[in-house]
Amino acid sequence: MFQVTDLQLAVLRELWSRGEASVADVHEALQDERGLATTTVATLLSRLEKRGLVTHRADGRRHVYRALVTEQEVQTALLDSVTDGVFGGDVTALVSHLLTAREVSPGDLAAVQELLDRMQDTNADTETRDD
Amino acid sequence: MFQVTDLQLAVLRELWSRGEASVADVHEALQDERGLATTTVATLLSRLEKRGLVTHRADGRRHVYRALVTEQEVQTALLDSVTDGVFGGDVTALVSHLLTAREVSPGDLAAVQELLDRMQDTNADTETRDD
DNA sequence: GGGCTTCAACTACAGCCGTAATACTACGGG
DNA sequence: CCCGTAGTATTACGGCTGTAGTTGAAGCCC
Repeated sequence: MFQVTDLQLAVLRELWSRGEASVADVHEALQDERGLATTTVATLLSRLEKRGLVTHRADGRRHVYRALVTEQEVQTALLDSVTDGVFGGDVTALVSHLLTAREVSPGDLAAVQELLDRMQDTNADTETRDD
Repeated sequence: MFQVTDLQLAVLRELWSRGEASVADVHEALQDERGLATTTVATLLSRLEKRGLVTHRADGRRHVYRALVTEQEVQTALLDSVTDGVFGGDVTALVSHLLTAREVSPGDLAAVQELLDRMQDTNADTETRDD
């Protein structure tokens, strides 16, 4: 449902970062990396709208688009699909793969550690006073 | 390149777990969850072969397929695409999302913690005697 | 008001995917 | 030697995607 392709994602990112954007806005933003025609961008937005992922309001003759799905929702959808699809739902395996296959800076490690500390605290809390 | 769909993944998983498998094998394995025709499975395997993801040897008249990509490679490809595509390459953000959005058992947390410990040890090593 | 400009809507087309029917072929049994 | 059977190869088709041209309409400049 929230499964989106690379290109669709690029468009959505633009909407997320701007809040609202006209076809021309998105076109210009993607110009460098993609070099698409304006009509192509318009087509993409239309299709995303048909799928219910974005919507638009009219500003004079211009269409100003806005995402209907949040970045979090798409993150969750894609991440879940990878977790379940190729890691058999094993979160640990995924993290392990992630931390070993990519070069992870010590800073990253520290950040994850800190995150983990916070979660363990929360967990301990709920377990101590389990009401 | 290693971007694969859900269904293709199901087929690959079968090959990974069996090492080798005939069309009939894969067909039967997927029968329950998918209920595909045998020819459909054959088509899928042919297409995967055209893409270079699998290959086959002839066993009499039977084709016995074997994956040419490892599970790790596909894991890496999909995970990277999610990491870069929707988390801006931020590993920490991804892990954070993963650990908060999904229900993670204390066991999982512990496992990740342990993994992290090992990595930090390794890191400390290389940093201490940096030759 | 008529032409130029700017938008969006419609149309197009190739490629891949899911799905499968049909066609072809080799092999084993009688 | 012929037939059924088991298996592959070929063909089909609708849907989605990437990509964009063409058409149509609204507005602006003289």
